[in-house]
Amino acid sequence: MTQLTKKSQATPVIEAVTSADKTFIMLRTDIVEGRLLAGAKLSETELSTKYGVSRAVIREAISRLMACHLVERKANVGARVVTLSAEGLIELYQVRESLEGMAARLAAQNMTSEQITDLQSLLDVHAQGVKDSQSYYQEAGDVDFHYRIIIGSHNSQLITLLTEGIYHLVRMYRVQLGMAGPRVTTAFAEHQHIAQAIANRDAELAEILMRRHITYSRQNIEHKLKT
Amino acid sequence: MTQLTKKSQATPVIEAVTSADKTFIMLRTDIVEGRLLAGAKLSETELSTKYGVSRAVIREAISRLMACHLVERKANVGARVVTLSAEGLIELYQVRESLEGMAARLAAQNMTSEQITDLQSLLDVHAQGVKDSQSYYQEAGDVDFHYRIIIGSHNSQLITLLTEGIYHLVRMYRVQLGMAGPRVTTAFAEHQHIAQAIANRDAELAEILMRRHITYSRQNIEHKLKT
DNA sequence: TAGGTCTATATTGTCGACAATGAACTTAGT
DNA sequence: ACTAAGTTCATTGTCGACAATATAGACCTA
Repeated sequence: MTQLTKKSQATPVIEAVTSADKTFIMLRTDIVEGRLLAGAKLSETELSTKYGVSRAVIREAISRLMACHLVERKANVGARVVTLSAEGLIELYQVRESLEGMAARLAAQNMTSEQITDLQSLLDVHAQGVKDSQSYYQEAGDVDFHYRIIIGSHNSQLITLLTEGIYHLVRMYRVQLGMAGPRVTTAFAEHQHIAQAIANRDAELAEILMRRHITYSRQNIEHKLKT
Repeated sequence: MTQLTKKSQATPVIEAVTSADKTFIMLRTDIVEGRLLAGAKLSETELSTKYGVSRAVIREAISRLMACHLVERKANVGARVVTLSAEGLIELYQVRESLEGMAARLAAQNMTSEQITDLQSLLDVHAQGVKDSQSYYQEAGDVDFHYRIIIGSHNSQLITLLTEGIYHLVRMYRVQLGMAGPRVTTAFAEHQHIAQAIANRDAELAEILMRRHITYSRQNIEHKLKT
């Protein structure tokens, strides 16, 4: 399978062997995509009948959702989908700016030439999507682009932190606060500039451009939240 | 209770209401302080007899340890204390540099004058400890200093990420790889400079100094690892 | 003897039941 | 009528038992 034909993959496939794995992924998807709204109660008995598994499995899944900071639990009271706030989203984007800026810098240093080629061909595909104004694909493509740079950092601590912690939170916030994906028109051009900096192995520029890219997204969100 | 008499507190006190809470904290302490070494198997049945609780409680505790990235679990195989590598520690310090640099910058912007006063009086106490060369206190003091700046950032996402994720990992790495606390002689002076920058509300300088401070620590560790 | 298969055993994953805690409702008193 | 204490009920926390899986060893074969 050549790299060029490899399917674009925003969320990495993690094999779910146990039923707790499957339940966790189902619940996470429901939360991230907005079928379970902010503050929604996660009743263990209710979920156990809904998914046809025991409460132990549900508790296991909820534990992992807490690890991703997607739900919060109070002792002897229960678990609820984490409650959003405009403030929290801003704070999250501040953290993203720092971490993904670092990821871009490391990616410029550590990505293999193969990974860089892949990244550029991914952008070629996205160019089509932008032209046809397929906004959903643009959304997925945005996640995918950032995901590849994170992986390209080759820093496993950073990769873990972002892919299984922060990214699901960002997606949930975006859906729940009604952000319709990234700024469609300008974001793609910014992606291209970042990719170019990485291809040139210009670590400093890659970091600056990535930070700016995320700052723009944050400002866009702040603007929308005011209205 | 005045701020000046408030006890220096490196690890925040979290009330443990359930036995899973208590077991989690005990296990975490055992791991962080090196009583459970890297790669050690966490047998559920064994731990349940040792702590006198059911396996469900142990599993709950292990789940939370996984959330802190202190243990890893393979399905149908079991949980082990996370295995260290020099590489992993370097990567962790890279992430720290980015996040704590950000924390210092935000702290310079957002700390209350009361918090700043506290920080400075904390350093006064540490000055005594350094003079008496109480290296253990220096170790705890280092953690405490960084902890206060993290809290001072007033960014809850960042606070959560660092205090209940990365910091326990850092402490575990330090103990297991035989790092005897931070560089005792120079680290204290660096703390003072950072605190001064924060007191001056000089965000940019605070970030630079903090990043440099952590870089020094990392280089010190790299040096020790070579020998 | 090396390699592979099969079985035995120990460990984890899952389940249903019971105990303990928190929240809502009822009731008594002023 | 409003407050406060007591009671009831639903939900979570904990437990021991059973099912499913992986590892280790014995056994067989070439």
